[in-house]
Amino acid sequence: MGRTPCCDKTGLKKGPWTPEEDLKLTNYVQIHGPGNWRSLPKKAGLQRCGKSCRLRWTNYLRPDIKRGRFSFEEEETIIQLHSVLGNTWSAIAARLPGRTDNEIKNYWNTHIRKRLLRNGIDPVTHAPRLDFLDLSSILNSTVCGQSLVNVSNLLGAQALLNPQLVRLANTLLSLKQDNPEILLQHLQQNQQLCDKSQENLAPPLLQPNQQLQVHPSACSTSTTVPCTSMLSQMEPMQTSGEGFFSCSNSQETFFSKPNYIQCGPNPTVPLVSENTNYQSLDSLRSTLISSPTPLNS
DNA sequence: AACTTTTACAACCGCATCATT
DNA sequence: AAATGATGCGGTTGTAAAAGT
Repeated sequence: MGRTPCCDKTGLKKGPWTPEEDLKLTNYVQIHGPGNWRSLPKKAGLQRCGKSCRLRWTNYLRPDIKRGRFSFEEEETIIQLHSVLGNTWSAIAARLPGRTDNEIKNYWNTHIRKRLLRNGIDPVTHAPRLDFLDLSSILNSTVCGQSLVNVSNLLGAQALLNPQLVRLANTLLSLKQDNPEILLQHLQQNQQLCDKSQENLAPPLLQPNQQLQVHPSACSTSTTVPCTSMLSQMEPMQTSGEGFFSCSNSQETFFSKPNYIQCGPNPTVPLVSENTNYQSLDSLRSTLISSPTPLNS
């Protein structure tokens, strides 16, 4: 049987739109509205596929489109929404007024994705990459086999939960590459941090896909954000407001995700409780998808 | 200045889903 | 219920501009 093509492509123009074509499309849509894209090109006097017209209108010509660079807040929002919604760009775009799914998708692929990878974050899972954190062999070889610190402890389970340790790991990696002597000094200085982390040892690591439950009362003075948000602060850019997944004192549902980091007064102690109500990630995801209310409305 | 490589983004393509007949 | 058409979505490609050599 097969589907009929969306339009007869013979004689139709492809490629970049000219200002004249934009004008024709804009004029037509402003007068008649954007309905029936298949018949629109003929009526508007365009040698284009209806699909191409729709895309041009929704991604470029629509009057409510915000142009220009993404703000830091928008970028953080995209990262946080992506950690929940994945590559559902339209759902993400629905929460960023003036931005299109195509624009967000492009920005993700060209900017955000690369930045996350640079910071050792897997852009798909939003979790720290194991190859980034497993620096044990690298560092041990760098300090000529000396066992100044137990690097395995430093980069083990706590590293996933302790922002200080992740930051330290990042610094050490840079020093290892640029100045091994200072690295040695740095390792000695941070011995205390490693020891302290041992004392504040976190509960057993969450297994992949395991639910993490966050106690509301514990959130009164802190914020739960994806680790990607925290890591992005390593970049020489200004940080801004609180994360999207802020906790509050109310009895709202709370949720988190494996490998998320607790940023609070005592970041080495995760806020995990066993008897708290929580919302599964899937449930949250479906809620977000079904209610496209802009975040900043 | 010329050439090559990288980056950014607009546009295209095929598939999925929804609506209509 | 099935067939067909219209639209939406995400992945991918093409290409102009910028950066590097």
